[in-house]
Amino acid sequence: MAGKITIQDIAQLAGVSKTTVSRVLNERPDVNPETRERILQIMDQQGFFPSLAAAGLAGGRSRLIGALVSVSHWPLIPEIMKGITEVIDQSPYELVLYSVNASNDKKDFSEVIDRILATKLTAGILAIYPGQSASHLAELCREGFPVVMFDDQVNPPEDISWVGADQRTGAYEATRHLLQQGHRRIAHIQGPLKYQVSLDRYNGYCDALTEAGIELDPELVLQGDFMPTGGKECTTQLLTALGKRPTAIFVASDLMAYGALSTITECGLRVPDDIALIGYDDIPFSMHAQPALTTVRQPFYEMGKCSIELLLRMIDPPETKVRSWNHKSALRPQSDIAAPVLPMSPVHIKLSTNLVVRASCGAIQPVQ
Amino acid sequence: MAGKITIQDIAQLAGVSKTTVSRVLNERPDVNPETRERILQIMDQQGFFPSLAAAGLAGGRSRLIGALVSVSHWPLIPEIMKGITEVIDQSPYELVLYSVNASNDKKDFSEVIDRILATKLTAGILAIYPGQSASHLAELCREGFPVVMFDDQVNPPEDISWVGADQRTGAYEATRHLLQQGHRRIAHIQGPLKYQVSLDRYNGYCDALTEAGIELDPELVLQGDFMPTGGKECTTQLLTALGKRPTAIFVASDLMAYGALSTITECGLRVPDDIALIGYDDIPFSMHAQPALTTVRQPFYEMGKCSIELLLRMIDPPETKVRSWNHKSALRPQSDIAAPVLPMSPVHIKLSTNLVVRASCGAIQPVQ
DNA sequence: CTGTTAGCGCGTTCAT
DNA sequence: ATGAACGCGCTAACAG
Repeated sequence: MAGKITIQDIAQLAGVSKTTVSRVLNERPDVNPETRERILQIMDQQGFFPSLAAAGLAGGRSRLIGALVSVSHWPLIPEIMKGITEVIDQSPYELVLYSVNASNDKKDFSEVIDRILATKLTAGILAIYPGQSASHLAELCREGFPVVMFDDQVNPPEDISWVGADQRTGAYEATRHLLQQGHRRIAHIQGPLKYQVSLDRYNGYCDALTEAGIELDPELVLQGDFMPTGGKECTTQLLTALGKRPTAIFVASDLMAYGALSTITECGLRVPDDIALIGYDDIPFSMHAQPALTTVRQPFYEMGKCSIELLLRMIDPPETKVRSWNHKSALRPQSDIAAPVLPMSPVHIKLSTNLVVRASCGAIQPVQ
Repeated sequence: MAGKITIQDIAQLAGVSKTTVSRVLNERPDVNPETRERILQIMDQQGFFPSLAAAGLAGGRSRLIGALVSVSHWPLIPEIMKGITEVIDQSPYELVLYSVNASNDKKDFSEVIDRILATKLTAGILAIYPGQSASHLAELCREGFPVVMFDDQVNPPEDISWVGADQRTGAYEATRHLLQQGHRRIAHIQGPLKYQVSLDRYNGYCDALTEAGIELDPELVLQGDFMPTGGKECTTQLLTALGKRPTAIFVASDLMAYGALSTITECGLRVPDDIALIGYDDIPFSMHAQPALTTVRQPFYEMGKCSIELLLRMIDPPETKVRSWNHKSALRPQSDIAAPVLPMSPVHIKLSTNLVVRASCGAIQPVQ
């Protein structure tokens, strides 16, 4: 409810100097317990919160985390955000949202990144599906700026931390499931090949085929765009291929699977009876599709949580927790180019996906 | 690319004082055009951006906008955000995202609001579906703090600005459409009655019925929770009601409509042949449902855009644009309680919805 | 038109 | 264990 009380005010009410108040604010151990209590009480009795802006300025750090999201991935964002905000809520940090237009994929992202850096607003960056900008981010990373990629770029700069999901295994399991249902002609609709995930999923598909001793039929592999429209187009192509229609399709995204579903239905065919379908992502809606979509679940919520936790750890290394203040001083004393403080070597976390079997793959009778 | 250059640096390179640099930064008219050009050039040649934190601190204002979103509305958020971020991108402001757990509906929201206020981090608040916290927000508003509600609370505090959609008309049109298809027994699955939108939509439904001279059958109106599960439950109830099954259902949210759809299908009935269905919202997925869902489109993107534009205008009144700097000074000179600067009377904007006719209502043959 | 002088609210040295 | 003084990067008064 309160408005704009400052450290100063608290200091007066408590009959101490602002320095002392500042100390309890920063949880310094060297404050008289009684004084601390008194100050603490006055603080929340007055509803006092320190100004993030001023604290950041003075302390040379910031309590803001920048989250970069490209609009083209919006359908996946809610779940991710849920994980992220949950962690942020428990921390002293706030989230600044930077949205990037997918249009000029490369340029836009970098531009925003530069701006973020230059305004020195945020203490770190969480880049959600940065795509082509990965290399730009890696550079930052090398300069010691905390960055975590939410993605699956397995080959790019190894010196950047990321959290992703095990795409290849996920795709493998999906395909194998289809194989186990007796399917032999299994098509695959890929995502754009410029994304590593598309490759990974394709490889998983191949793995399963190989394992089953089935030769890859190039005609059954089409490249889509991760969007419903692409799914429709590829499916149409698949269905009109004379004579040798697939009996199952492993689609590299739920969104494309929706497109496939409608195309199949419009052609008078039925899922899963005529064609079995498995998607990828398990976005919230997929369980409500008709028929419910079997899909590979990416643990978005967990990934979000994990990535932000990692970033927070990079920014505030846990440091042995005990009497650490004495050494904390000197924040880049007078060096011109910031001395890389990078306290952790890059961390790569790959969470596992798992197959969610529903009606669209034919393994389940539409019960319940 | 650059790192941490300051106004100071620019000033030196340009051979002027920081004050002058600051002036061009703030687009003051009183700077020598040549000097301005030179400085401008040096600035972006050095990739300089002023520190938001410092600028905010010094100027007594902030370049951050707080966006409050409750997690229970995530499915609708992406579209809204798209509109919001697009506007933000074109402005000197950044977006701080505050996520609120829906659990303690009331308490959580207010808590966050207080914190936002206290940290003085943001220049204004955009509250997306604040629900029960509306009154708390109104209070802020009265104190002169810029607030805009993204919502449809028609009855609550009139002194708070909001942008919403014309729910009643939307519902009316949907119901009328069903009526025009010849349906007489039209059920309605409502949202929770604690929300104004639920009432509005219900009223629209009644309007259409009344207009058609049909008496309202209370048994055909059920209260859901806006979620798929609620849709399923209500639909089940509707279908098992002996003897007098409705031939059409107007569902107050797409999410609930998905639940209805699956329940109907599971009962061996078909949409739209046995039961016609119309949803509400037109969330991105609805066009890909099977059958494609007829629904009332809420212009989320436009509403997002509109609401943030309104907020920005409240924060920076357009002021006649010409030579306004002279008077801009004195930001609450020495008053203790901030003198309400509130430059605009509350604005209420209601955008219109529109019926998107697809397959689920039976008006269109599954062509294309 | 431009430079000079003060702070904004806080963290962080030094002292004590 | 505590206080005084200085500065973070910038804007805002005041003089020239």
